[in-house]
Amino acid sequence: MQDHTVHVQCADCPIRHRAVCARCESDELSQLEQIKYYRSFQAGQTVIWSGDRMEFVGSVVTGIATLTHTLEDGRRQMVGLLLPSDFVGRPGRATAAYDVTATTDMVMCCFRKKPFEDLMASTPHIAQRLLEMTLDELDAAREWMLLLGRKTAREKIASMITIIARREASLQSAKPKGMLTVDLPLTREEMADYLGLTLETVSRQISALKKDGVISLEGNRHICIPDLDRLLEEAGDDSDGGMLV
Amino acid sequence: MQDHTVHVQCADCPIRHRAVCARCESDELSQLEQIKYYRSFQAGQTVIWSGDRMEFVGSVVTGIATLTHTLEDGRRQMVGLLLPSDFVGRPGRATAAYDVTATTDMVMCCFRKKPFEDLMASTPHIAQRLLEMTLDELDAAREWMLLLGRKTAREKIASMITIIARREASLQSAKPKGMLTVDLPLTREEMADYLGLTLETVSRQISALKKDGVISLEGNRHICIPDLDRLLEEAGDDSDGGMLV
DNA sequence: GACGCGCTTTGACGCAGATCAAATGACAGG
DNA sequence: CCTGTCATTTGATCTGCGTCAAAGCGCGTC
Repeated sequence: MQDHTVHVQCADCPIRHRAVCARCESDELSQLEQIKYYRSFQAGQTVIWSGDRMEFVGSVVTGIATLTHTLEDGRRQMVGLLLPSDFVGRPGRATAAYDVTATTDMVMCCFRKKPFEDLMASTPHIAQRLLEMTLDELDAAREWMLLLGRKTAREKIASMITIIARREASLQSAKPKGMLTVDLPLTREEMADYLGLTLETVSRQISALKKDGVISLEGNRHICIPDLDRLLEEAGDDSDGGMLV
Repeated sequence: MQDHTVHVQCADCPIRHRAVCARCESDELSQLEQIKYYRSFQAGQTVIWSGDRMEFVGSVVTGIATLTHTLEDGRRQMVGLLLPSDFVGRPGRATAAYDVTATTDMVMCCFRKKPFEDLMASTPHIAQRLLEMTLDELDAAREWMLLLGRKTAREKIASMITIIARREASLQSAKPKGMLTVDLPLTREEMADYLGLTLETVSRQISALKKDGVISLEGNRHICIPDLDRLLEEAGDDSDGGMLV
């Protein structure tokens, strides 16, 4: 399979995003154009509840959404963080398997499911592109399993910061000037649900990393990284530095 | 996309398995036949080390294999359990991302990667079938994230038993007669790596479930389940009973 | 400026599960 | 039958993180 991970300007989407219609000069794109539409969500709004009928698939254009599992007794685990260009929904499944929630104001580019599936059946590139994206997500999920199962609270925090930094960087075409900074798009509680911790532990570990000079804070959500290698060390990953998404 | 999850007799593979060549009457199959070959592994043997070049993709025919991440300091997390019919490898990637190890004697049905990728590029059904299988794996990985992040040791053990029971059941065409039994194909240490626990905790929780009458043991590896609902309750899942793989 | 509200930090304490250590079984080989 | 090896169980103790509780802080509204 060829690499279609090119960032394309998908018609009038406000930003460049890695869309399912990567072969933008081909016929598929015009067909996708015909069945697509946009939806906006406010911060905190639920896009779909687990178990609901899924009438569409789509991708995030701007803003951030999360996928979460919730147990009856209220324990929550975030199982996915959707940044711009990420795909939502599953062709071939009728109902949603997780809650999807906008954590910031968000715009999605949607396709009604049935026509999308029809189009997918007739145009090979779309399935191939989706396969590629799904395999990336699977890798990310497996890396996250290592974090959840084996890392300490401090390592979890450090890992989260590097992963979000990497993903934010990959969305920006321009190289950042000056010190590396990261915007955490999540509350402490959401980070806790992401990392399998409590919000108190998240807060304590962030404070500890700050005290030890690994990071510094500007306000509550903005993090500065004076020494990336130091942070990577704290994350406890093995050598590669994490080439995965 | 149509559902190709039919179990097919893939040529001379010794068992029925859900293969990439689900449309067995079509032309693809004969092409797949031409590039396929078999490999056998002994229990404990490593199939691929993380970072190695991947020369093939394939699927498990008999036996069981595991995918694991290992940190420098020796902490290990299993990120996948491969039962017969499960696919191994990633089209479009040169090197393995995890260690793949046979935990029992195992036979794999392999395809050299390059010809497989070529075939995939020219025959849409294969990519569509792989997409379906990958989405199932992604769902399973996300369910596992909930387990790793939020479940107690006892719930983890109960969940593991139900998940392995379900997967073993799906491989058998015949309905089991009499009491539900499960073969655990893993040592206590492997279970611990799967569940993000230590082997001592695994042993203690299995003993506790036995003492409480939730399960009973025949030898070390064989588990009897007198009351499946009771076990499901202990697993702490929400209602659905887990339709996912 | 005072108030309320949501988010975050910090402190004190308890416990689930990790760690360290030893005993028990299950087998295969001599 | 003895012995070494490896998997498993069980016990004793320690500790990282969860739990409960109380401030602190930013921010919009009255």
